Formats: sequence, structure tokens, C-alpha cells
Amino acid sequence: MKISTGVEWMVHACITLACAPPGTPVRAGRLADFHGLPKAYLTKQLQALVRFGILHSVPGVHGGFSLARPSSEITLMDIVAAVEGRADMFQCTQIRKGGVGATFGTTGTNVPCTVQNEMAKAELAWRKALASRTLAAILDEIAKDAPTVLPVTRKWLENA
Amino acid sequence: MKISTGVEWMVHACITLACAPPGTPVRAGRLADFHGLPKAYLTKQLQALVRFGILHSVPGVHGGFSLARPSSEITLMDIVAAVEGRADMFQCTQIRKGGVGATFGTTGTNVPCTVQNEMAKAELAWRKALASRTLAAILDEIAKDAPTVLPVTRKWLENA
DNA sequence: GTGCGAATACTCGGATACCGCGTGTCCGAGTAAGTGAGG
DNA sequence: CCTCACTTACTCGGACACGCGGTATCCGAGTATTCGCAC
Repeated sequence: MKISTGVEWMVHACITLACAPPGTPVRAGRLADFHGLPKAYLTKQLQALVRFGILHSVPGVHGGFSLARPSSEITLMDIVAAVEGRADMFQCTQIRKGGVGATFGTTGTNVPCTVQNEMAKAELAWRKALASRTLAAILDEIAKDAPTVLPVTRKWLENA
Repeated sequence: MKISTGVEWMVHACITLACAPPGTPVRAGRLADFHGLPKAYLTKQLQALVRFGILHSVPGVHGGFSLARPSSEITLMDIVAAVEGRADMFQCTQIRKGGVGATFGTTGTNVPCTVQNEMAKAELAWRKALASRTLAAILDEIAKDAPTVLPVTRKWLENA
């Protein structure tokens, strides 16, 4: 049930990338330095976001990563889905179809598992909450709570 | 992010236990047979629920497990918490406190992490959804969707 | 016949191995910039 | 002086080890039953 650390990394990375001037990619090594993370593994996660269409990567000497679309069109759900995958966290293994319970009273086997349904409802609430928070909204929040953070980040990115 | 299989097992186990006549514990081996699960591991999970106060265990020859309180007072949240633990699934490792970003612009370090906040909100939505579904409600749902299942289960439990 | 006590068989409970997935790392493919020579 | 092609250095990208937490299992502690015996 634990969310992998990659999600946290990627959210913060997206926040940082949102501070970069448009059209200027930031290379992975620089992002790693900024957050004090292992560059190689961070790159792996960034690639997942590229595959998902959230980030845009440009190869070559002055290459790097940049947001593939405006921060107002990137949600937390997108990032979580890219890193963790789209699979439901509660996967019904259909245990009611095995054991004595099944051979004894197989009647209900055709209807979808009620437990599965209830868990899915709860999970949907979570996903909707994540989908309702855009990266832009988070940036606003940060600008309100800690006004100096974003400008400082922007400045540091410019001093390539 | 995947929820352990133990959760599914325990929800189904609780459903089965709710069918048992009050005051008559069901032993782990019988539950395992009913669902076709390994008895030893199932027992381990059941113990977790006992420790959490959801189930009541009685030792001895005619011992076993039974619900510790009415099914209307047991929620999916209780079961998930007992098996998976109460820890948040998104744990902020405070990466913004390490790396260049911290030494360069430590300003925001005192305010709680915005990312953490947003993820916590989404998680709360999930937890509330789980907490709003009681075991009794699920039993009702099953009785509606597959009316024969619960009586058949009840009957099987009586044929000790 | 009845009460008591020890043996017993069955249960839960925690300590102990196994394994898959997330975590972390490495080296190769690809690209754009830089550089030098030639026209 | 301009153009072009080669070299080069730097980037991303996927393939390769490691460690931890969930999965699965076993044997020991505890209790109600039950059988035998003494009264």
C-alpha cells in the first residue's frame, strides 16, 4: 500500500521544471543535484514520465527534460499513474471462486465481487481527488506559503 | 501502492464470520477450507485483526475466531488499517531539505511540504470512503445481488 | 454413583525461511554543438 | 570570409545487480474436554 518514493521525486521534479524558462530543458544531473538524489535512478523515473507524455526529453549536448504541456494541464493523478502504473491497488483475486465455499454455493460467482466494488469506489474517490489537483494549483500554493522558494529556484536554474 | 492480498482475505473472512451464529467461534482451518487459502498464513492475518480489536479469539479445543463487535460497527477502513497498518501511503521523505535546493533556498523548509499536504488530502478522501462502508452494508449488498450466498454460508458453518 | 485430577488433543500465537518487486547502478545509442580545413 | 563535414563530448535510454517487505510455513504455549480412578 505504500506509494513508491519515485512519486515524491517526480512531483518535486515537475515543480522545479515548471520554474524553468519555457523552451529550455533541464538535464537530469542538474535536477538530481538540486534535490540531492541519485542521478541514475532519477533518470529512470523521468523516463517513465516521458513515456506517459508528461515530460518532453531532448537528447544531445544541450538536452534535458521539460514539461510537455502547461502546468495547469498536469495533475497529481497523471504523475502517480506514470510512476506507479494504472493498475488498481486493490486487485480481487477471486478467492470466492476457490475452496469449499465455491463448490458448495457457487451461486453468486457470476455477479461481480461486492468487496471489489466497494474498494473500487473508495479508490475512485482517491483518484478523483488526485486528478483535481493540478501542478499549477500546487505552484500557487507554494507561492502563497513560501513566497521565496519559486523565485530562488528560477534564479538557480538560470545560472546554468 | 498495491494493497496486500491479506486485506481481501480478511474482508471475506469477516463476511463469513458475520454469518456464523453469535457466540460460536469458527476455527481458522475451517475458514481456510472455505476459501481455499493456506491455513497458516490466514491465521497470521487473523491475529492482526485480533490485535486490532476487530476479531475475538478463543483458544482451546472448541476455540476459533468471531467478530468482536456488531457488523454495523466494523468498517472497511478498520480492516485495511489492521492488515496494512495505519501509516500514510505517501510518506514525505523531505527531499527538499537535501541537495543544493536546500542550501540555496532554505526559506520554505519550516512550512509543511505542500506536496505532502495535497497527497494527504487525497488519501483522506480514500480513508473516508472506506470508513463509510460498514461490514453490515456489504452484507446487505451481497444479500441483494446474490441472495443465496449468505444462507448457504450460514448453513455450511452450522454443519460443523 | 459421584467428584476429582491428570492426561490429551486441539486451538491460537509468535518466531522462522522464501521470494518477488521496488531501489539503485551501469554502459551503450543517439544527437547537436564545436572545430578545422577547403573553397 | 563562408560552407561543409568530421570529430567530440554530452545527453537520454534500456539492460543489469541488490535489498527489503510481503508471502508462506513451522513448532511451541495454552485451554477445555475427557477418561480413569479413588472415595
